[in-house]
Amino acid sequence: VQRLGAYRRVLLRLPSEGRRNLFSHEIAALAGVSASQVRRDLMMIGYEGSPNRGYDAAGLLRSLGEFLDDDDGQKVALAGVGNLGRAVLDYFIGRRPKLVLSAAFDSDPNRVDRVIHGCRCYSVAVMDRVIRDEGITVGIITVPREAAQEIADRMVTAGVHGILNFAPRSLRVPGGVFVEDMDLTTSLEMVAFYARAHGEEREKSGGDADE
Amino acid sequence: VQRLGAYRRVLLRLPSEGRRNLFSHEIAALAGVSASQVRRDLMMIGYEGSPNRGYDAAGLLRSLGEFLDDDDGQKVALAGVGNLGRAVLDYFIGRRPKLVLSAAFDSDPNRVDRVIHGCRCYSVAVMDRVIRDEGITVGIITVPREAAQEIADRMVTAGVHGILNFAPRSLRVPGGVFVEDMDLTTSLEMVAFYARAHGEEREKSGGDADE
DNA sequence: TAGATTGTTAATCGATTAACAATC
DNA sequence: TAGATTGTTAATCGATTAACAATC
Repeated sequence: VQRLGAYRRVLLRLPSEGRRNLFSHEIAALAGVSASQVRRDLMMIGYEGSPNRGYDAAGLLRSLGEFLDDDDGQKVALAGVGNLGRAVLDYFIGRRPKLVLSAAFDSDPNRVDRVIHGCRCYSVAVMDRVIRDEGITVGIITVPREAAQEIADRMVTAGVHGILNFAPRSLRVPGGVFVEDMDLTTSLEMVAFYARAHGEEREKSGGDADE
Repeated sequence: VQRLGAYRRVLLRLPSEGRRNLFSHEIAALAGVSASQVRRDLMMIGYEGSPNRGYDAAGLLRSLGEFLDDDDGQKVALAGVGNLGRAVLDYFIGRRPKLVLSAAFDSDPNRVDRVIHGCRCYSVAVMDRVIRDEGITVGIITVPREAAQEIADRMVTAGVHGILNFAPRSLRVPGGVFVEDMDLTTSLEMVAFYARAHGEEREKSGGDADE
C-alpha cells in the first residue's frame, strides 16, 4: 500500500535515463522490494504489463497517480509550529502537488497570524472553523505530548479523517479515522537497540572490535 | 520489540499516581496494545509477575532498562544540519539519558564548528575520524536524498551499526547494520490516502457530508 | 476457597514469497 | 520457436490473538 508511493518515486526519477518500459524486477530493485511484490501490487491496482515488454513507465505513473491521489487534491493542516513543526512544514511544502498545506495552528500568540514557510498560522482557537471552511481532511500533529489528544479530538470533529502524529503518545480516535504514528524517540531507541545487538554479534565473530 | 519502549514510557509517567503494581491489561490499555501481547513481551524479557498482584512497577522498569539500554550508554551522530536536522537534534537532546548526541556533521562551512543545540558540528570531511574516536555506534541521516547513500557508507565503515534514515530513499548497507526509515513523505501520502478512503466510506453510509 | 491473573501453548490471521501455466 | 516475463494461485512465514491450566 505504501509501496505504491515508492514505485511512483522510482518512476519519477527515471525519465533522465530515457527508459520507456520497465520489468518488475527492475522496479523491485530500485524500490528495494521483491519482484513478486511489485507484480502483485500492480495487479491489485489493475495495471497490466505485457509479458515481454514489462510495464509502460508513463502509463503506470498515470495509473499510480489515479489510485493514490485525489483529483481535486487534499488540504492538510499542521498543529504545533515549534522547531519540529516548522521543519515538517518546510519539508512538505510543494513536495506533493496534490497535498496542499493550507493552514498551521499554534497556541503561542507570537506565532499566530504570521506566515511560516508560505503557510498562514492561525490561533488554535479558530481551528475548528478554519478546518471546516477550508475543507481540510488531513492533519499533522507536532504539538507536545500533553496537548496532542485534545488537538486530535478537535481536528476529527472538524472533519479530519487522517492524522500524522509526531507526539509520543497513542491517540484515541473514533473508527474510520486513520492515524499514523511517527515517534522519533521510539524509532531511535529501536535503532540503538539493534545497533547494540549487531555490534555484539560482530565482536564475537569478527576480530576487529572498534574499541 | 519496540513496544518495550512504550511500556517503559507508560511506567515512567506512572509514579505521579502512586501505583506500585500493575496488571497486564492496565499496561496494555495505557500503551495501546492487547493484554496478551504485554504478557508475552514481558515473559520474553524474562520478567515475572505474580498471578494476583500483577507486575511490580519499579522492578519492571529496571528490567526494561537492563534490556533496552546499554550500561555505558551509546553515542549518536547526526549528519545534515538543515531545518529537519536541527529540529531532530533539538528533539533528541536529553530525551533518553543513555543516548548521547555526541556530534553533528554538515558540508556547509557556515554550519561547521558551531555548537547547535548543545552539539558540536563538524565538517563531513572529518566524519570518519570523529565517529571512530568517539566510539559512536548510532547514526541519524537528515541530509538530502542525493547525499544519503554516501553518508551512510562512511558512517558504516567508521563503526556505526544502526541508522535512523530521514532521507527519502532506501539505503544499501552491509548485513549486520540496522536501518530504520522515517520517510515523512511516504507517511503523509499514506495518511492522505486512507483519509480519502475513509471519507468516502463515511459519505456513503452517513448523511452529513462535510461539503 | 473463589476469583482473577499469570505463563505458555495452540489457533488464527495476514502478509510475503515461491511457483507455474499463460503469454508475448 | 525459445526465452523471459506476466498474472495468479498455493505454500510459507511470522506475528497476533485466543485459550486454558497453574497460581496466588
